[in-house]
Amino acid sequence: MTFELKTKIKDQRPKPDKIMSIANTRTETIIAAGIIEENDQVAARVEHLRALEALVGNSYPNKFDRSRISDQEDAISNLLAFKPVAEVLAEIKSHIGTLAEGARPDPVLKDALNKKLKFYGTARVSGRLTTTPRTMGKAAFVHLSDGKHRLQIYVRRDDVQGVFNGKLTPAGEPPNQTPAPEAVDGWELFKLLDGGDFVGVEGFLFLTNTGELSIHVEKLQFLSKALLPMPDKMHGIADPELRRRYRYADLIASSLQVEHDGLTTREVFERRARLISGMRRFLDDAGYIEVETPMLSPKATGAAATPFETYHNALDIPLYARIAPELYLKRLTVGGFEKVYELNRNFRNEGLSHKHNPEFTMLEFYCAYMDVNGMMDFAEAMIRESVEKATAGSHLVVFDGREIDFSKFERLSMKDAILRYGDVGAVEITDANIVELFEDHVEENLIQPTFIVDYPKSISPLSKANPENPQLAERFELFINGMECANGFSELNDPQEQYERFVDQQKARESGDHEAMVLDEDYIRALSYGMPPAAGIGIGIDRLVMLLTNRHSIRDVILFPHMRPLTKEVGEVEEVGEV
RNA sequence: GGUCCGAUAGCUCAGUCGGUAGAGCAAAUGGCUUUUAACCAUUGGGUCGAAGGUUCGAGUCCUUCUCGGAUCACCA
Repeated sequence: MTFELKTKIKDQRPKPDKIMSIANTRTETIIAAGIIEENDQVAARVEHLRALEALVGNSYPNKFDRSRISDQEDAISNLLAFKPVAEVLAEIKSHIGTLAEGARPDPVLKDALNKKLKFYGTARVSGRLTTTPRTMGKAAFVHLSDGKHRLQIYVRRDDVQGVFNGKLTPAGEPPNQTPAPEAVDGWELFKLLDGGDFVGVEGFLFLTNTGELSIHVEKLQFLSKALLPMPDKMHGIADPELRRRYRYADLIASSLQVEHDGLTTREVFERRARLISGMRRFLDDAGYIEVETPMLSPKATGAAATPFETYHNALDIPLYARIAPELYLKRLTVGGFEKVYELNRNFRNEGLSHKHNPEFTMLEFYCAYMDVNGMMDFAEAMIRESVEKATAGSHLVVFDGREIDFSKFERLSMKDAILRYGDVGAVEITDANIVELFEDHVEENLIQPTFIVDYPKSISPLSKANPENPQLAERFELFINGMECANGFSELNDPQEQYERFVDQQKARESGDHEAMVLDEDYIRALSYGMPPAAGIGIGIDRLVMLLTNRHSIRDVILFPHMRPLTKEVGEVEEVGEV
C-alpha cells in the first residue's frame, strides 16, 4: 500500500529518457534530473566545461603519467618528502623562521636554493585545484592538492603550453577526420579552470619571492571537472549535518586545512585507520588469527539488543543482521582456534544518539586458557600501544579539554566504585540495585580508563561465575570518559549451565524483557564438544576513536553515518497512506 | 518517544519595535607577469526550511509539519 503510493509519487519525477531529450549535453542532464542544483555557480562551470571541450577535446581523459621518484608514484606528498626537495624546504623554512612576520627571504639564498632545485629537473604532478586561481594579468598562482598536501603552481601566459586530450566523438556519429592539434593555448585552458578542477602539470620547481615551493608550469593538461563549487576555503562545510551527508565534500575541505575541534576530518579518519591497524598488528603479533563470521544469521544473539530483520527468499527463512559475533567466535575456540579475533560491524535496531549508530565497529577476540584478569592485562597493553600508534607516540589525549591518560588503567569493583564516586547516601547496596546505582551515579565519573569488575551474574548470561563469590560474574567493563568502551569476561564453557542461563533469559523475554538474550541451541551443541577455558572481550572501536579525535558524536568518526533521506517524499507518502 | 535550540544568496553570517532583503567570500566582466584568505573597478544573484493563521502589512508574532543539533529514557 505504502509501496504503491511511494512508486506513484516517484513516477511524478521526470523520467530519465524525458530528461535526456530536454537536455542538450550530458552535463545538463544531471541538472535537469535535479541531482545537482541549478545556479549561477554551476552554470558558469558548465559553460567552462563546454569551452574546455572545444579546446582540449576529451574533458575526462583516462590517465596522467606522473614523474617517479624512487619506487613510488609522484603524489605531491611524496614529492615534498623527496630528499633533495625536503632539504631545500628545510633550509628555506629555517631561514624564514628567523625573519620578521611578513618579511621576504634573502634573494641570494633563494636563488642558490633554486639552483639546487633545478637538479631535480622536470616534475610532473597532478591534483585538484584547491582554490580559484589568483590571476594577476598574465600570470597566476594556484594550489594543487593530492588530498593530503598542497603544492603551489605558477602559470605564466608566455610559458605555458596546453595539452590536447584527444578528440571527442559523440556516440552514434562518425569519427571526426580533421587532424588533432598537438598542443593548444595553455593560457586559454588555464583561464577556463575553476576551483576544484583536476589538472596535471609539467614544469620545474622553484621558490617564490616569499619562499614557497612552487612548480613553474610549462605544460598544462586538463584532467577532470568540478561542476559543483568547493567548500568554503576558510570554514569548509560548517553545518555538521552537511558534513556527514556530503562527507566527500567535507574531506575536500581537509586539504584546505580546515579544522574542527583541532583536527581536519581527514586526520580523524587517518587516526581511526592507524588505531585499527595498530590493533590488528598487536593481535597478529600475539598469534591471533583474524576470522569473519556471519553478518546475517538466523539467530540474533550473543548480546542484549534489538536486531534488524531481513528475509532470504531462496532459503525461505528470516535472517537477522548480527548484534554480536560472540557465539560464532567461541564456536571457533571449540574448533581449535585458541586465539581468534574479528574486527567488523555489528548492527542494532535501536535509538540513535551521540554514542549510538545503527551499525558500529567492534573488535572481539578470545584467548584459550586465559581468565578475566589475564584479559584485562592483555587488553590494557593492546589499547595503550594502539593508541600510541594512532596518535604518533602519545598515550595522552585531550578530550573536551580534559586529559585522558592511556598509560595506566585502574581496576575497581562495582561496589567500591559506588562507594567512591556514587553519592548515594544511606541507600544500602544490594544485588538488586547495584547496577542501577552504578549506572546512575558512577559511570559519568569514570573519566580515566577504568576496568569495573565484579558484575552481578544475573546480568551476565555468557560469563563464568566468580569462584570465590558465585553471585558475581568474572566480568569487566572498561569505562573512559564516562563511556563504556569494552566488555569482557571469563567465558562460560559449561554447556549445561549455559543452557540453564539461556532458559532464564528466555523466561525474562517471555515476561516482557524483549532484549533478553535469545537461546542458541547449536551453540549449546558446540559447547558440548568441549570448549577450553577462555577469556574474551569486545571493544567499541568508534567510541575509542571519538576519544582519540576529540569528537563528541559517533557520527563524526563514521565516514557515512545513517541520516534521514533529504527528500520529503517519504513523509508525504506516509500522510497519504494513513488517510 | 519527551524537552530545548536551529534553518535567510552557492558558502559564512547580519537583519533592531512587525514597515522596500543586507555584508563578506564565491560567480560574471575588465585591469594587473612572484601571489599568500592577493588587490582594484563594475554587474548579476533570494519561494527568508514547508504549509496555514493573526495583521493594512510577517524573515520577524502564533499553530502544525520537515530536517538537523543538544539533552533525557533504552542499548555498546
